[in-house]
Amino acid sequence: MHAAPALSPTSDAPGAPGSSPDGTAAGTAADVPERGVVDRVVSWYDEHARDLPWRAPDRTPWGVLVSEVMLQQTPVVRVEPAWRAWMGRWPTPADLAAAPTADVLRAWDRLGYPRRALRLQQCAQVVVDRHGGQVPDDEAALLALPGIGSYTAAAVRSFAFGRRAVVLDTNVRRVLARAVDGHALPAPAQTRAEVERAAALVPDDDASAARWAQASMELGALVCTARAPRCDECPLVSSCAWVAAGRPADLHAHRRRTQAWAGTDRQVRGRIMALLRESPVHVPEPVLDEAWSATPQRARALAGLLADGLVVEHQPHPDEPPSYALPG
DNA sequence: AAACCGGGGCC
DNA sequence: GGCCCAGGTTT
Repeated sequence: MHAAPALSPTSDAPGAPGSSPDGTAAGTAADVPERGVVDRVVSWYDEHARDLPWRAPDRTPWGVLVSEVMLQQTPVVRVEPAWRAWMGRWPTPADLAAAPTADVLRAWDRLGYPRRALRLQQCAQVVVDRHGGQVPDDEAALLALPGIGSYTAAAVRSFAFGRRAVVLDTNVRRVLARAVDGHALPAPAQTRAEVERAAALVPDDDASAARWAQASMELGALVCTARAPRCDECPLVSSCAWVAAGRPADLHAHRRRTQAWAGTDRQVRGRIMALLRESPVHVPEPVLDEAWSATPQRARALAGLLADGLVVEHQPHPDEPPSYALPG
């Protein structure tokens, strides 16, 4: 079908694992094809890593976990100030676990997908109750936490504990799709084969694996971007299969469908949540009705929020309309 | 496998 | 106005 990929895991002979950090820091060109993909990307990262607070030396595993949950579908630029405020207010799992849920949802503000905030607090409670207040470092225990899936579990293991993990997010998927497969973008759904291919590229030792995880994600975020990749700044350009093929268009373009937004239940939920976040007191139903004019959709959205535990209902008197508020 | 779940910024 | 963003959970 296709020619041998320009890059392959076997071209990445780990060489001397503990060799890099001392001497020459890749003086000029990071793009030396003779070096493995991993080495080139890690060297690039050493010079171009962003200075993000959840990467600071004084970071905690809990801080890393909080950042990863916030970063699920929310861009870094919007997460950074929210993370600083959040960690200043609730530095430990015990702090968050003890907070009123309404405060947590207000602090989440407009990061989106507020169920994440709810699950993050539940996660804090589980960490306190079942792990002595310490974030666990093994895969199964992390995956068992609310709101933590395969990506976030791997990211926490790698970024917080420096352990080997297959960290495969949208950035890494795109980097590998281009550099190895020669595709403009990865397939819409992650496949098992894709995970195994990514796993084969991860260095064997913990420290190198953790650096590769950080570096490959950063390359995807800063250089190998979805929209306008900066191939002239890429340490892999000389061996990139996608560049070699002339940067062909996306194979799956016809299958991608962007989520509708205007007029959806999600927009109505967002308006209701915004209204309740801003109200210090319970909101009577007639006031809540201002969030959306179409009654059936408004009712459906509210029912969903109640079912999710993001909103609670109060009805002091049976002959009066109920009122609504954030929980706790 | 597909649907559902926010919100903002950039092209 | 379309597209993208350090995904997870549910059906």
